[in-house]
Amino acid sequence: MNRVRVALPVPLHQHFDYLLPEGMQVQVGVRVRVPFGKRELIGIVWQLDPENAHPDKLKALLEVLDQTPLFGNEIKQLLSFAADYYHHPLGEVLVSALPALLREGKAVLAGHGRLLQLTPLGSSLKTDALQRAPRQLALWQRLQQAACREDELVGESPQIKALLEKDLVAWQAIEFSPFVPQPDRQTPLQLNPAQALAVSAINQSAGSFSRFLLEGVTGSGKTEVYLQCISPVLQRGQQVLVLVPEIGLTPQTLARFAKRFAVPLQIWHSNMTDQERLLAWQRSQSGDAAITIGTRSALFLPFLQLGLLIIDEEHDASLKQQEGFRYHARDLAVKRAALASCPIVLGSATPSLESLYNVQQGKFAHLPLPERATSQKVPKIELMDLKQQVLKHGLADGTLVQIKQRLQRGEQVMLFLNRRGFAPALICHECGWLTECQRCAAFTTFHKQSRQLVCHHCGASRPVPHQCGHCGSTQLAPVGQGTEQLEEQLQQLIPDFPVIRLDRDSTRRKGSLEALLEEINQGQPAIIVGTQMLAKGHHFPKVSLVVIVDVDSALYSSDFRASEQLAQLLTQVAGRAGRGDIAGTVLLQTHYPGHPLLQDVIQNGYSSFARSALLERQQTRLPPYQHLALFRTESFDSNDGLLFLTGMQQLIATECPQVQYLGPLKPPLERKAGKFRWQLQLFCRDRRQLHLALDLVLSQCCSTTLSRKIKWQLDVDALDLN
DNA sequence: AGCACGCCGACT
DNA sequence: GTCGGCGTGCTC
Repeated sequence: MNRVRVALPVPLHQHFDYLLPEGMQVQVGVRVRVPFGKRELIGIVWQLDPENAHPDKLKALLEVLDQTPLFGNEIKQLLSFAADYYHHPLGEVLVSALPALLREGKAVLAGHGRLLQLTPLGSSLKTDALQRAPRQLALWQRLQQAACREDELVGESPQIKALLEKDLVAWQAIEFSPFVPQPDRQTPLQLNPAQALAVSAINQSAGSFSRFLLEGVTGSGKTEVYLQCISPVLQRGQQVLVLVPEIGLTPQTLARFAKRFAVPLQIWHSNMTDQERLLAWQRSQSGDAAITIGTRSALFLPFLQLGLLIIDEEHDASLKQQEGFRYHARDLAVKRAALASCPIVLGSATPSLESLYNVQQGKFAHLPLPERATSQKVPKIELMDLKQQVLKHGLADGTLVQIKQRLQRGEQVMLFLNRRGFAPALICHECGWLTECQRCAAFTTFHKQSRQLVCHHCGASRPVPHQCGHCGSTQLAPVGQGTEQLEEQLQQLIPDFPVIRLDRDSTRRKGSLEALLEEINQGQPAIIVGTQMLAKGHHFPKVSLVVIVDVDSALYSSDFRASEQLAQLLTQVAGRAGRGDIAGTVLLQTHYPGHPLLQDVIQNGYSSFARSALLERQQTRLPPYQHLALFRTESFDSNDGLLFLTGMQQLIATECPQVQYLGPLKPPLERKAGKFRWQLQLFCRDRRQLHLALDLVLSQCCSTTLSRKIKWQLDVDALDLN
């Protein structure tokens, strides 16, 4: 063997081969330092003795950085598959999968962690020392009980540093090793028949690849099913990965799992430091971390022995990466489970149409949990017909009456409005001119508090002008309504109760989200106004009325997934309204109370809606009935993008008769941050045909000179057509 | 993506 | 006379 193929962190759709110098030993999966043009890079050995090695003279490897591979065949195959499927350069896929410190060449201390313990000086310290540093004192007291593993000290680095400097504590290296199974801390809850059926179905398939869709409304006891499926996996000494959509959900999920199981747990998300990520990566690899709860990129952790994969809230769009390597963690997770020969459970109260389709196709076993496990009342969804009503700040009289009623009964009320800021634009009262973003084809949102006009697409902001940019009039007035305005107006209409606003603006400062949630959970009657943020994961037991202020914009959206997302939102918030003994109500304000979608969800529930929505997707030939890939371009000269995509379109038209295309088209936002955008939509019933077409198009687009003037990207299984 | 080379405009 | 703008080419 004298040649090796190396995956390099460059955005190129190519392989790179190198000569292996005499006496140098490599295996697939080890890191190597290589010369690349005029620079040096760190790559991963991907293949030994490639058959079709590059014919020209090869350069030689400079250095081998690892004794043992960073990951085994399972991860290697997963990454190869992902690079092929998403038509993304392998080197960049690799970048998503490796902690930054490893990419930069930092040594992996094979299976080593660190233990923090008191030094002799630290042990003999008097209790009244450190009085002026309460957090250091607390850590010192903790270490007096027992030495602490590094992973148990997340977030305490300032205190650790201070104690290290005083020579009171010291690190000691310890070996990470596969966790030792422990009896569960709590006895499992009694299951209802549907839960019991689900648990036994999943547990029976242990050790082999099998797919389940666990469909259970909020309160149906989904988590207890997870826990009882996890328990036997841990008893066998295998690891469990739980993917959750948002960072915000990881700590609370972790707490629930830690109560039940006495084995090492860890979390994984994008807000961790490089050090923390390296540690988590090593704990996965060594088999130390029994349960990992993480966001989408946790999927690439190199577990020693994965025994079960759970995707919670599998319908959630944040499982799909929206830039660069645009993978869908749910779909890749299925591949990973196949490679690991273990069961995978997708859980949701409102499954995606894709997953329901997979159930229809027989690929997934359906495990419905129809009942509420607790005695809690089923919430009502009611319609508020807005037609011919006098609206007060976008709210019908009937809505206001209900809000006041609930407040007077000492309950909380929540209003959803998916538009932050005060108003979507300012209008000139004299000539009709609207405030626009300079760099985007969009209006700028008026933020009253900060007195700024902000573009929600590019982030640019500028002070509110005093005069109309067209006629010079000073008569500028807000048009439309955002959360900031709704908050202000509700406070005027209902001055006796506090209004709490929860959106990206009110939670920008670190800790402010926690503070607002804390205020809400005090349970005093209050009005909560917020965006989509409110719908995700947080539980508000005192909220008995949820008002969706503007349903209509989702009913008549150009986005083909808008109705699915609306139905999911309604069902999710209905599940969260009125926990405990208070009966919950969801109130939908609409001009179209007879709309079939609304009627279907309200009368027959989400499953019924999903059935008709799938039928509609079939008739309109949209996913999941057709596979979709989207080519997007951005360029300073609009013509460049158009020309580029026209070339692609012609290639498809002549070479790939089975692939249907639409475009080049202007996306809904045709100019963003000064760049003009175009898209080409590709559809095909047969996924293999579509992927052949993408291979062809891709080989073409790398060779055209236009491709460097413009920015282009390919989005396989795009979630939206924006 | 980086990093070179290369060819034209305003500066110490 | 050079410093530096970004067009174009290449990376095993």
